[in-house]
Amino acid sequence: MRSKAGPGGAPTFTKTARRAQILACAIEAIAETGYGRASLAEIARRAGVSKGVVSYYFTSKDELLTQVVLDVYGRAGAAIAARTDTETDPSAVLTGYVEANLAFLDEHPADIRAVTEIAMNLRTPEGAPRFTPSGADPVLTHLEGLLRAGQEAGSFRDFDAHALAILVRGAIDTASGRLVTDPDFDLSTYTRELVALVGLATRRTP
Amino acid sequence: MRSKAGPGGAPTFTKTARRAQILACAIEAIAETGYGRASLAEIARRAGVSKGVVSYYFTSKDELLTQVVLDVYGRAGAAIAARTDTETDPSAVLTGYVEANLAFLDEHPADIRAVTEIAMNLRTPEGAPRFTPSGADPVLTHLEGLLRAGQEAGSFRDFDAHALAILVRGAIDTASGRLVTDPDFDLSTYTRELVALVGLATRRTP
Amino acid sequence: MRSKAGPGGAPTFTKTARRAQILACAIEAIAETGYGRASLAEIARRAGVSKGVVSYYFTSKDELLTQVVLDVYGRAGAAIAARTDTETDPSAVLTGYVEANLAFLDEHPADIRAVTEIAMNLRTPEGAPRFTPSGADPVLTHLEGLLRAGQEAGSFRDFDAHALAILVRGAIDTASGRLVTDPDFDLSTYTRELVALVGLATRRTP
Amino acid sequence: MRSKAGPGGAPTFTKTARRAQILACAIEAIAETGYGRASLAEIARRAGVSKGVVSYYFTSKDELLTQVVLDVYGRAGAAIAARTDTETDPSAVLTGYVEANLAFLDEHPADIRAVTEIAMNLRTPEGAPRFTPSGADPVLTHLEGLLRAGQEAGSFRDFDAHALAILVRGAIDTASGRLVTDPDFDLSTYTRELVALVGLATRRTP
DNA sequence: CATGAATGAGTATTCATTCAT
DNA sequence: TATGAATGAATACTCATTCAT
Repeated sequence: MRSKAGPGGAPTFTKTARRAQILACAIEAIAETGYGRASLAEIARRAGVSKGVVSYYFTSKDELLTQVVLDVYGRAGAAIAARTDTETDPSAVLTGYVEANLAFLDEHPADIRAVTEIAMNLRTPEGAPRFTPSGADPVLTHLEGLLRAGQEAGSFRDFDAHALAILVRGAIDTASGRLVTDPDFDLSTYTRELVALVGLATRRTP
Repeated sequence: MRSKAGPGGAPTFTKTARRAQILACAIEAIAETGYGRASLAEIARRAGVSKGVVSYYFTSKDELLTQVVLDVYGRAGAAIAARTDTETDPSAVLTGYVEANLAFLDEHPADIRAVTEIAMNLRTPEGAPRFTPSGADPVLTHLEGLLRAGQEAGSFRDFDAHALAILVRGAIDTASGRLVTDPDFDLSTYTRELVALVGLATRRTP
Repeated sequence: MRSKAGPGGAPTFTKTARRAQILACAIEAIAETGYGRASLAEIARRAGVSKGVVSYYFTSKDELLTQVVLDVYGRAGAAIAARTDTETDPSAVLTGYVEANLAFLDEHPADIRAVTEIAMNLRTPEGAPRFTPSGADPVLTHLEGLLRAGQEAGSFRDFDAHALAILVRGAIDTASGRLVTDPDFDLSTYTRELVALVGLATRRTP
Repeated sequence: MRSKAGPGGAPTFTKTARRAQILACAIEAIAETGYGRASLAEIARRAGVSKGVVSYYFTSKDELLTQVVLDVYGRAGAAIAARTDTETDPSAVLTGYVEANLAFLDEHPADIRAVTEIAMNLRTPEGAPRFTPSGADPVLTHLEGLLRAGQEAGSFRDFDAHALAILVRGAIDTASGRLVTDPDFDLSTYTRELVALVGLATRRTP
């Protein structure tokens, strides 16, 4: 018997499905009730299983929440890559990046909400934030790279890539909150304005 | 009839000072340890008083956190108004608004962090968010008003004021997180880029 | 949907036994230490379990205490019914009622004490008493019905049934307190006197 | 300075008045909100003074509640004595006793309610009840004495005086609860029935 | 694999009491 | 005398985690 270590060995289909189901319910719980109220009991209830099952598939709540973040990041990254990989022109890549990001928010608002809450609240046992949007933040670094690539290709004007990357990420991230709470928020208009603005910001002035 | 608990009647100097001290410690605790770990015990510990004192000055944790938000909003609004009230030209008002906002972030990053966390986490007993950045969000409405005023004065081009207001707010709000966690973040550069971008976004194309 | 906390679904034997055990310990604690000192910690201590167990089987202290009242009322009512259902003559029914009541007090003094304390102290969150011996008090209404039935059958004289019911209940209820605290109190003598008095009070004067 | 010992020396008029006022407010608070909610803060609030004042005039809450009981007992005893001292015939004394008791309940329901709650809840630091209606209960002993006096004078029949005293006290005490909570309760009818019953219970059968 | 009973640390809150002013 | 600020213990309740079945 090897029950001590939880689901080890090669991941079976059932195992993977259970994990995915629990991750989905955790996202739903956090998005709907907030970080503080998303207890393991609440997550288990939404999954229709007992608390023990959650503990069985994830060694701790910390690990569960970490997996939520990695899961969402992975799916978001894939969706964005699928959109930008087909483009070569720096401007088109950038437009694709913004559009793919906002489209992902539109299609997965709960995922974004959950990740945001986890990033703000999850801490190490010592109290330090586990997910810090630091200088090494891969999401930001990626966008910054796109901007620099455009500059190096001579397509973009001279601006501070780090600052503009932060600015654009902020404009993207804020949209997720709006989508959930602001009934007057129109994502297509917002996307159009942001794309236009990014165009103005990067375009070489004639 | 006197108030049941806590300091009633005319606020004395001591009373006001204690409340301010506790508010400051609550902000510090939330900014440093996150919403979930900012217990009344932690706040009291930072203030160097017993838990009872916090309960004595604030009838509940809910009230304490609400006061934190009102306090920070009040101070931020005053700082921004002091900067924008001296300007008349729409472009100058807008630039002043952005600069005053970012300056406030620079000078009070913990306040912003605390307010953001409270807004995301504080709930009514029924589970609904207490501070929702809804369509009626006064902060956003104010900025939207500045943009519309510039359009009506003929100084700004034709854009979606609601969308641009959200975009600029997002660009401002994201800076607070960066300030705390990103060592490479240079606020003056960021301010310059954001001001430039807002200029490009609102300027009538020649 | 499963219940959020505590044992849901079909009550198993273990589950029922634990609940019964905790109810018994709650009764014991209230009867011995009084309502004010009967904390969940004290009840758990007497049950030999941790505080969490009590919260696991009863969603709140309010529910636990309510169950205590319903439990005791149920058992007392059953005991009394078992004694009175075999009688048909109004006088014999009434005598049986009094005797069964006092016998229950004799056998379960702690239950009565606990119920009395809960009835006097348990309040709704708004401050109103949860168990009020109002005009609609089923215990009293039952006795009043027995008295009226005897009058309508022509066995009893003309008296105020409501007033006499209250009087007899008062005489019964006071005995429980005496049983616990008065070493000179002899229940069999008391029963004899009360039965005699009820006889005198209801008998048609010749 | 002798502030350590509270109000010592000869009781001035002011002191006596303050104590009486606080006692009255304590009674009011307990009667209206119940024992558990009658905090010193609540009592002080009703008296329009600060908590410190209550602590100044009564060394502890325990002492305050004890004084409430003694105060009410004293006033009730005086009212009953005033009524029974004018009678000499045992039957008339007994009738006067019952009537004076019920009249006091009618005129001072809050006092009775408060005393009842205190008697049930107030404990010594060791957990033992402070006011126990024991065999030596002076109130009961007094009534028992009246009954025995009637028997020794040959006016009353042969009954168990202790048991009947308990029974009558129970019938009296239950009326206070009814007065407060039962809108259908008619005290004059109840008094008539109880007096009649006591007559039947003590009368020598012809 | 799955359950759910049990634990124990942690939460906000209330309150009698003390004490400097 | 009187105030009210401060304390610290006690309360009910929540929840991540463990474990026998």
